[in-house]
Amino acid sequence: MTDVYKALADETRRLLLDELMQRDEQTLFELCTKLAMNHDLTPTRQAVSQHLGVLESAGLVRVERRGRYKLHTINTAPLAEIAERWPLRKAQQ
Amino acid sequence: MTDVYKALADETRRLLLDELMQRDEQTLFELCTKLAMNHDLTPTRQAVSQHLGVLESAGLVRVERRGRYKLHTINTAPLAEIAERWPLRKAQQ
DNA sequence: TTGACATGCAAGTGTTCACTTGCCTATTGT
DNA sequence: ACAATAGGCAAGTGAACACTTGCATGTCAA
Repeated sequence: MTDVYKALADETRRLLLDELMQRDEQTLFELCTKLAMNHDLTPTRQAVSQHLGVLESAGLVRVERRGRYKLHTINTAPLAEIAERWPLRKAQQ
Repeated sequence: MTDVYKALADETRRLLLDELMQRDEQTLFELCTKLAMNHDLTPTRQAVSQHLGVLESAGLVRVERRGRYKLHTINTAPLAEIAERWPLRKAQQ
């Protein structure tokens, strides 16, 4: 169980969430490709897999196995905790 | 310049933000005391000072020097970026 | 003015973390 | 069946990070 805050601490993981916002149900390989194409990042497949594991452990990504494919879907619900914990105050605007 | 996400990654820093939500313009020593009282944490003064430095660098804490006191105030505005970057989708609710 | 108080700076240490490497398992198509 | 594809496991490495220690600076009150 990773907490949401630690999951967001890494830029690569944030970019993975960005890509999943664009389209749900993407495989590990698709996400690796998009990191390279859209962000000039070329971590190994294992590194990306570990990042997705952290995101899943934090509840930010849901996984569904379909044959030999593992499809990843974003779940932004846990992020609500952040806005609720430190709400915006009018005086600061 | 620390990014907001890294600033939130540490539990002690999150608790400091919690304490600053309760009351603005607190000194380093006040915050040290509250970490001990409310959360059973006893890091050194320097450790807490460094954490406050990270929060300030991320724009989450504003500082005002008043004589020998340094008063810390929370600024939750940077957190809005998170909710905007990965908005909640109806289908997930 | 001098001692107490509030904070700052900087080097050193141990742990956490991202990443790689190497090998293994499972599924699919021909 | 078997080669190709998609993914998994686990140990090892280097860097980033939280934290401490020791000393220095600046402010205030008696």
